[in-house]
Amino acid sequence: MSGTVAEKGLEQSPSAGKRRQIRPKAERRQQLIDATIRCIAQQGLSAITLQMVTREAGLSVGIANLHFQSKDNLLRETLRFVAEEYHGGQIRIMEGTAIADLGERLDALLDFQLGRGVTQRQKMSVWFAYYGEAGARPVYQKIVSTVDRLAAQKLEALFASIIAEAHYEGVDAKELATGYSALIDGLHLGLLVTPKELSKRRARAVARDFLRRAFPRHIH
Amino acid sequence: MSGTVAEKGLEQSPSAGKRRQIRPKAERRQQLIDATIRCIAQQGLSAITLQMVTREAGLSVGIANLHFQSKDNLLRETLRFVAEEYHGGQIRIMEGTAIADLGERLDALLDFQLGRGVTQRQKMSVWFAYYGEAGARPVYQKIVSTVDRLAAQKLEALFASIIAEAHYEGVDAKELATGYSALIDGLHLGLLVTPKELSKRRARAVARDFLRRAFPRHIH
DNA sequence: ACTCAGAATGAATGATCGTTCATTCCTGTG
DNA sequence: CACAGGAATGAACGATCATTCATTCTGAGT
Repeated sequence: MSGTVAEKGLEQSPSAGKRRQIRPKAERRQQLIDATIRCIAQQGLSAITLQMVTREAGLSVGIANLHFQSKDNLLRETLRFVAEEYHGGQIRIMEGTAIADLGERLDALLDFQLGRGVTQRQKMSVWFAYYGEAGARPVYQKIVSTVDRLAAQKLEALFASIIAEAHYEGVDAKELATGYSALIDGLHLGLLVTPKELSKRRARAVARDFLRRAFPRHIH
Repeated sequence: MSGTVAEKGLEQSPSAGKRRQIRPKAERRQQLIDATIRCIAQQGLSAITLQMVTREAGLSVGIANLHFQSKDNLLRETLRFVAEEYHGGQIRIMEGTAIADLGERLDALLDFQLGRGVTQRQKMSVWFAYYGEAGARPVYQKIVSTVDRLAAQKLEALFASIIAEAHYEGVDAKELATGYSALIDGLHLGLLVTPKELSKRRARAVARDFLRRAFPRHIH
């Protein structure tokens, strides 16, 4: 629900805390997923080990297999969590009625996609770590494309509404949505791989320009 | 020079070929790099093994360390090769004088970036496999950003020429170049992860639309 | 206060990996 | 033809990993 993922405050009291604690299954699962995310960002998906993850979570090695059956499954569930966090956030903005004005809603979407929450190195590292393996692991493709498809549909619908509202001509909602999604992905990649060349500020300006060229009467 | 990478024809005669052959160092290195690319595409960067790579190359295990000192170094050199193949191809088109008309040169660039050579699953898998690890491995970042910077400059210069030629107004070459590069990267990602949702044909159309909106008098 | 289901632990296991190096085998040179 | 330099091999080694499971410990229910 909250979705901060990073630090839950006191994962374990700093020094001592040797005492064994029993907690509900769901909480332990989330604890392990959060630790996995941090480890992937710091060490990479190819270097990750269960010893690493469980130590990061302040738990013993065996617990990973207890709650996730296997390392593979832990990685799958972690991807599922990250994918739903990102795409869920987008969808909530797009289908929410909190923001009536369509131009403002578009702005809110852009702010989310290139805002502080998403563009953390930690999050982007995880995201692309899985993309990198997607070519060799159909399971990852499936997990991502499931949520991805829904977000793409919502975006296309939003664009279609905007086009209808202002009678834009010569623009196709579907094609534009594909382009915008690809642009955002590419900007994330740039922020991750060449942060010196591409600042977050400029990434936002670039995305904004794309939208302005498409919808000049909505984005100023 | 040629750059097909995939199959060098007879890596080894199909069945037999037990006979030991001595070949120049440079040839063996390339043979191992090619095998590495194929293995990454098929199994992923996190699952790659020296035993896998050397078997794929039809050689013995020890040879990898003989020519590359370590597995890590082999992976680094492979990334360097792939990066220079891709970015080198772009740069050759952009700074070549073979195509005088700037609009046609832009078309040639797009054809290269989304054409058969680059959008093979094999190539894109390798590309994003390394991107995925870039967050955790500064070495990869450095290798990519070195060649990437040069390509970005050439693209910006090409855009600037086009803008000057046709007196486009209200467009910034640098910002546009950043956007176009990100768009291409994002389209590659889409082709890799959700090939069912995004065909190569449509990817080309989307990229073409971007350029047309920016340079309507050059792209038809 | 007592009990016990089951959550949590971590030493042990077997498999696999990267790396080494003594040995074998080409091939160009004299 | 004989030889030497060095390219290529692959068995062996030590390190590390995922997974198992006998054991310990916790805390809610009575």
